[in-house]
Amino acid sequence: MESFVREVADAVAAATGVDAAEVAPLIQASKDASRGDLALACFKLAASLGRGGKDGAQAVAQELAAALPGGVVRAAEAAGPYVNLHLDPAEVARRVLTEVHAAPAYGASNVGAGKTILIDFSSPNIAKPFHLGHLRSTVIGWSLRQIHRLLGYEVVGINHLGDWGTQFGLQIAAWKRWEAEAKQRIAEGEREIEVFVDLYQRINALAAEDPSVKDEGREWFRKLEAGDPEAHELWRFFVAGSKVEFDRIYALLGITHESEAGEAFYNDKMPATIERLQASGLLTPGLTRKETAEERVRSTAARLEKARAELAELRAKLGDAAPSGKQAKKLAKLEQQASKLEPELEQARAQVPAEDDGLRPQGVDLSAEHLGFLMLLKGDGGTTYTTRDVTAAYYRAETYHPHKILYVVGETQRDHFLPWFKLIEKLGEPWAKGLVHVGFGNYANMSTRKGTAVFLEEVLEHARECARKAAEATSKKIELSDDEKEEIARAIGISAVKFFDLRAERLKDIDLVVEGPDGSKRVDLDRILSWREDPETGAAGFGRDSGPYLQFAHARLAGILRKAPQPPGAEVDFALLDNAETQALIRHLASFPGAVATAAERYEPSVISRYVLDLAARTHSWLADHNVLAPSLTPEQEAAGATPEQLSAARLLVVSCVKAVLKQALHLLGIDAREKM
RNA sequence: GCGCCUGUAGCUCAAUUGGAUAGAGCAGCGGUCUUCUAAACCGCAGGUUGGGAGUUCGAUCCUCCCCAGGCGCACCA
Repeated sequence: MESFVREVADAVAAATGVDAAEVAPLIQASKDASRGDLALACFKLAASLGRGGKDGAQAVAQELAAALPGGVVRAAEAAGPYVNLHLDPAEVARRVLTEVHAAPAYGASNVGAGKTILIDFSSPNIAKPFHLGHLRSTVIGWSLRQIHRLLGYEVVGINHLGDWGTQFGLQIAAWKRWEAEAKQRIAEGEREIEVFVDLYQRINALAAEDPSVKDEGREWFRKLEAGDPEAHELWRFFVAGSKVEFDRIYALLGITHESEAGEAFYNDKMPATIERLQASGLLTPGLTRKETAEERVRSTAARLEKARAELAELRAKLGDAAPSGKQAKKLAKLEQQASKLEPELEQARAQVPAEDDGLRPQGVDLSAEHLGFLMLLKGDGGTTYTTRDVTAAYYRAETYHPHKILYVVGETQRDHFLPWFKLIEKLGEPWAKGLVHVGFGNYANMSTRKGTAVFLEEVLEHARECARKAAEATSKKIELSDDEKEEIARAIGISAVKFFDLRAERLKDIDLVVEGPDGSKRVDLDRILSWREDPETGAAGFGRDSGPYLQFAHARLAGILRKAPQPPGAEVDFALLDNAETQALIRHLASFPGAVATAAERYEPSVISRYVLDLAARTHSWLADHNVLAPSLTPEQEAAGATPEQLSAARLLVVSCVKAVLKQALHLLGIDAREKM
């Protein structure tokens, strides 16, 4: 639509003298077809002309309605302070379809030419299972990668693997402790990562009871950092075993990274960061361990005190009277708060060390910015993961000179990123403004301990199973071999899972845990798939709001193109495409580049999700009453001397263009469009 | 206590970041396969946009105060 908007903006500029660039944002696609194709709101325009108020706007609208027709604008009418513009359908069809048909990659632009964008995404932890939270980062990050590539950016996807840290000390200790058993399990064919995770969970349980186990872990990590050969070899073993697992998953999902520089990659680059920080003069000493623990006791006590005081006040106010519904709720809440804080306070007290070791961490005081104290060096001089992220950022800035660095990490980490972004700014680095935390909502109520965590494998298997069922439940008119069916079930299942993660705005939390009638809780995997199944009738299928729905639209169009007597051509009679539904479909194609640009601006793949859902819905609807290969002419078309062959050729071009855009949009979401299903 | 995120139909989400009458899907009810894939289409019903004030021609969107849910708050990453 942009070229039409530009054309209208130029016409308005010519008529009023206001700059076209100022006019363009005031023009928008009409929500309702009865109000034309484009609408121009005249409030701001009138204000720019010194004719403020509603009256001025209405007058300007009147004048423009008279002045604008011409070119692609067939008619214009004033509707209060708006001007509604009707475009010439044949001309719209000609321009849009010709452009889509000719474009090697529709929606592409050169806004990113010469700019590099780094996207830190997926980034799972070594020796930990790949769960749904990692999938979100993976899928969102990948989509952002695809979107920016289309816009001409050089994109470097980085897998910032969690392959370093004190937890590896414990991991090694666990391995040493149960080495014989672990080796045997692996020899018997159990996946290495499963053994790692099991050992890690076991040693953590042990450490909770026996503090000396933690010391054992610390000692191993110290050795690892010191370059001890045995520790190093075991670490490499864990990393390699985990990578095998991750690579398998990435292959399944069709995802790759340009760089796999994990945390360990920055080990030898840390001293330079420390030097830089110390030279900056920003570092100040923080609280000792003892002071910190005492501070926590104080604040917990204060919170408890406050809850109790409120409780007492409310009770006194009530006296013997029964509380109202609202008051009862408040009472319950306060009681719950107090009962939660009591053990917290006790725990906090128990953790205050007897003696003050006097060791003070170093960090940057950002309390003026409401960002607290940003610790960069521990009391013992060790580094924190913030120091590591800062180091990585410097390395990336110096290596790639990026326009931006996107961190696709859960929203819960916001309080980690913002402070150190601020630090980079305070260090005077010009690239600080290119640091962006692309957060996303949590999978709520999921925990490994409670048994409600979900691993990717289960989800994908369930998705494939549903895809098989759905295929059986339909009346197929297409012949598929068993191999094809199996391969399609796998692909459709994956597309369903990916699309679920991209469908809603990033920041929304996802809660898959549902409560049964008996109060028990379980994870509802069907929610991910928009899957519904009627136990009585046996009817089953994916919802209209799902990956398979999109795939099906594409497959239907592919089927028509396969059966067409000849490939679609660009030379057709565009006047035959003037009915309202076809025009709406074509205009939707025209809005694709705008959707891509918005998605990039907002780092929001869901903009594309919504676009493609809308396109698929229009496609299915259009196919229901627009026969492509054997169409019937309207009386008007017949009277104008058109032939069914001409109409078929014109519609075939529509089919071809819609299919191309569907495919492109799905590609941006990391979904591979199928030709058959 | 401090900071951040979220709140729109019974449920899951939109609303072109301040524009006209707030739209979809699911669930519910009723229709449509002798024509290109029915994993589809068409229709009906469903709303005090959490509450209140403010800013202005106009607020789901911006500001302030409440309410509810979630997350974080010092040497784990």
